[in-house]
Amino acid sequence: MNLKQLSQMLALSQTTVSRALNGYPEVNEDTRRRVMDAARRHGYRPNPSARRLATGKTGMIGYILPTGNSVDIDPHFVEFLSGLGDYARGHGLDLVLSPADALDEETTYRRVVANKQVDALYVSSPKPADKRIELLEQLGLPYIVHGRSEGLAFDYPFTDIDNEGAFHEAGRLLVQLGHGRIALINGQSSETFAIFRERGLRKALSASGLALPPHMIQSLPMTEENGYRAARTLLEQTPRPTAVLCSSLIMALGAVRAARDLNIEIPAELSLIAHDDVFPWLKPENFTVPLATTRSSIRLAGARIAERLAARISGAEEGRNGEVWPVDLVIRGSVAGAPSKA
Amino acid sequence: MNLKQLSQMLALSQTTVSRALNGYPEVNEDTRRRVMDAARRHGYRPNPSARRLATGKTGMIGYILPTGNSVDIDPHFVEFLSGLGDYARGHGLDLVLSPADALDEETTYRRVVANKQVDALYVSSPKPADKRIELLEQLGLPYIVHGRSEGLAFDYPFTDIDNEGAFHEAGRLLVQLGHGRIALINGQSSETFAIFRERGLRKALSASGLALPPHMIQSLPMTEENGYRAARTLLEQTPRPTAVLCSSLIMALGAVRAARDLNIEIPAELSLIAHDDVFPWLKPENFTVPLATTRSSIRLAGARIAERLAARISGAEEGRNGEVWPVDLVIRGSVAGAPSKA
DNA sequence: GGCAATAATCAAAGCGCTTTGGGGAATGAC
DNA sequence: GTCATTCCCCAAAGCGCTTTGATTATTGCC
Repeated sequence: MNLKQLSQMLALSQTTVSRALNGYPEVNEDTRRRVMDAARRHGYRPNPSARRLATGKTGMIGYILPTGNSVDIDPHFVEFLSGLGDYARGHGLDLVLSPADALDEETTYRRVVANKQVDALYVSSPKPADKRIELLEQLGLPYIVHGRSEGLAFDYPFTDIDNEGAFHEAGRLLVQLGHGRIALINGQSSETFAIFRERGLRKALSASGLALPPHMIQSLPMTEENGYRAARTLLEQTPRPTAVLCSSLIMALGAVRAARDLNIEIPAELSLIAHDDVFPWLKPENFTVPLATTRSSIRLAGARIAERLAARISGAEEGRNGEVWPVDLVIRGSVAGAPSKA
Repeated sequence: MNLKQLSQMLALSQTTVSRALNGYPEVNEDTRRRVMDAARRHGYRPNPSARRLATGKTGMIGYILPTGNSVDIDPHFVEFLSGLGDYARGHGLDLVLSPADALDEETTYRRVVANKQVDALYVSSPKPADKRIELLEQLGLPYIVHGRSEGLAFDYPFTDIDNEGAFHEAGRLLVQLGHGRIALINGQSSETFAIFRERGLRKALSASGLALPPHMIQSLPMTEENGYRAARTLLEQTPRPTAVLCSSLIMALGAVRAARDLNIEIPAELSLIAHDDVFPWLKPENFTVPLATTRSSIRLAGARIAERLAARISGAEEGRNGEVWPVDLVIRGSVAGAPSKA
């Protein structure tokens, strides 16, 4: 059943039927009802490919997925997707993932935009002066950045969490508890979120006259194994840190394992706070020693970004406004006062 | 630059240009070269929306994503996606995720097919007599199932791993090592893979006259917390199991934690084998006691399924053939002989 | 009653491609 | 020299929608 058939059936022109269904004002309300009714009864659904060709609108939001043999998709992505998908479902949007060569995402961005394959895109894991944002700005497609970039000469729309504030708070707490040597197990320093977290911690420390020297920082891809390695590297120093901030729960798993291997007790000899993106399958309260965290649901962020994308598509949102969400600091058993200098 | 402009520029008809670019035989080779050349020079790219309307082909493969407030996307999905995306990229395919109400996926399946939104779909986490497979079969869209269903009255194309064989092997090993009480921490029993694993273990045990009674089985969603709970439930029995098979690495994290809480030593008092889907961010060899596993890369499965979908779209693959991949049994420090009856 | 404004409808022209059904020129067969 | 092929190429008809530009009734106003 297509528009032509439906309009013939109603003895109306395609124009009128189309307008009736799409809520245009220049159609009689009686007629509209009649049309809507017939459409429902015959299960008419406008062909999206045709509509797409005619309007250029796709009803899809896009994400450029970096791939490659040695490229790993962040497990956070799944949680983000849960939120995004949940919102998208309620608003008739689909999500298209366009795989790109991780070493040349630009080509894919250009293709997706040139082909009008989506109505809007979102960008994740932004780097400083992120080229993708520049590109999208120039190409003029609606987009939202999940996270922030730095060093761009223009503003851009983003939703981010207060990474700096989170680690500032966490660091300040540790300082207050008397910790003097606080280390950081961070994600890769090419990621803006990692830069912000380091900055937050550094500020908290310097506010009390403490430093965050390079040998107190480890920046690595966020795997359990790297968490372990980083923790060993940090904890095998003399004197070793008495507290560690960790950028992910998965790395924290490794850090805890390292502490155990080195017979360092948490929290008596080492305080540990990690950032928690809130996974359903791994919860900080269930660590052997319940893990204190800076917490922010990445799922909610996904839903929010879907919402903003939808708003931009419909024209309800414009401009280059960023929003920064506060992060909860959740104290649990893994933090304690600094050990006395035995 | 569209087809019309390009053909005018070449003083050829749209027909000929279109055919030249799409490799049809009824065009002079000289002409074809001339066309291809001009197309490249002017960066001509056929508009996919138009092509789609004309041909019905979308260049996309689809996945119906169950969503909902309390629905969690499996973290395995990300790894699967890595493989799928990597293949898809190389073959000009995009992936569209259509979010569906987890309680009514059928509507979304029907919509996606009726609207011809994708050229093929894949189905994951099949349940026994899975309705989705029936539906796709009836709707006639190319598809591949990742995993298997049981109790359908017809054959269907799938790619699965030998879950039964894997847990059969693992179980047999434990029996050979003298274990008499072997327990199972499984995924939800509504999932076919969980049924197959249980079956494999059961067969291995009954081959030696051993049983797998209900109180030796826990079937839960695969989270760390559930792994912990399941292990506690199992290990607090008297007499308790001397070996546990576990359906996921994430659950195994919880199982190890439970054993530690209960002061049960691995492998001296408890042998543990888990299934490993091969995550980059959590490796069994890095467990405090290196974890023996049944191993199969879910990423490779993703790539394979993309390959089969592409083959079905192009017509290179037909029929209802399933394929079952063998699973590696990797022995590590978490298994040992059964403890002597002290 | 005449004229302009308003409401409701329609025919037709896109959107940019693929594909059908020919058709003219060159080639080969007899 | 004629007829059937083969080779290339073209005009035009879709695909199924939206949107432009008119066109016909209807209403309001003086």
